[in-house]
Amino acid sequence: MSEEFSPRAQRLRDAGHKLTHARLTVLSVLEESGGHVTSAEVLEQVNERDSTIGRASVFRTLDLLTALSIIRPTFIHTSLTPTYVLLPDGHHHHIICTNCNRVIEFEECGLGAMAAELEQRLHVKLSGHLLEFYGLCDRCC
Amino acid sequence: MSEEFSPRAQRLRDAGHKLTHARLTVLSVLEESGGHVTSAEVLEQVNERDSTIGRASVFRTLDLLTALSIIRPTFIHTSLTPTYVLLPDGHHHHIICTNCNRVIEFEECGLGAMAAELEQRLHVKLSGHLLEFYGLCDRCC
DNA sequence: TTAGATGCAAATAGTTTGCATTTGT
DNA sequence: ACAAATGCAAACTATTTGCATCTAA
Repeated sequence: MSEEFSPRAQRLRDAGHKLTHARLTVLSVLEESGGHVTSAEVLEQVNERDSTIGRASVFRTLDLLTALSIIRPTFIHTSLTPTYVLLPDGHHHHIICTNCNRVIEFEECGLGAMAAELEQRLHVKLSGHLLEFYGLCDRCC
Repeated sequence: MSEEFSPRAQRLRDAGHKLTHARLTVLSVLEESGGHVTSAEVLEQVNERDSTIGRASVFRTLDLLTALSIIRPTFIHTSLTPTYVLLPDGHHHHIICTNCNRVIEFEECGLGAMAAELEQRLHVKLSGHLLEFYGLCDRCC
């Protein structure tokens, strides 16, 4: 019988990768994190759930998920480490406060039409996007 | 008499920072690079122009320019290093080919209206944005 | 069964720091 | 004049790699 796997896990398998314990653990950490996580945070959470999972596998999984466009590394303010965001439907949008670094998520971006226009005009095939606005949040205005 | 400095250099000074040789060199490398450069590329170019400028100053300048929103670290495929883009008019848009990593720039994004709507609805004050599309370029389709 | 994935530890980047010295204003 | 910024080199931290072993399909 087919087991219960998250849709993202299915995508992993559909792409021809094995659903290993290490990968499923990293994925569930990301899914339960609800937002922007650094590799250090992922490492810590993974280690908390199963300390036998090695660092290298976590990084390999992050790279794999990135290659499959399941997550996307993003830079928020500090250098040295990207934060990873899940790309729920192949896209992601947020506002980053340039003063306090708070991240404000928002829904719909109306970029579908723009994507369609670009695909036609530039002969490309788009599969996802990231939209970041920078400015001051309500608390910092 | 006031010397000739680029508008971005002015912004640096206006923010209370000294216009040192190291900073001006990094800035002009970025301005002449016309796009996405990694720290390694900046280091190399800077070293080519003046090998007495130290690595540390280059990194310190990249951090400073980022803090002032003059450049923005962005992620293009590889881990370990962000690429820096100038934020010409407070915004930047491009398409990144997920296969060959080519970067395709495009103009107008029609986000002005969206920004206005978000400002009103979320009580924020936006000053810039970054829009990245991911997909296959014409050569890789 | 077996290609693919893993964990480990060592190697490799990439970036930052401390401090004496120099420089922009 | 003097706070701010620099260059150097050493210290750090984050990520990657090689390889023998293990495991999902």
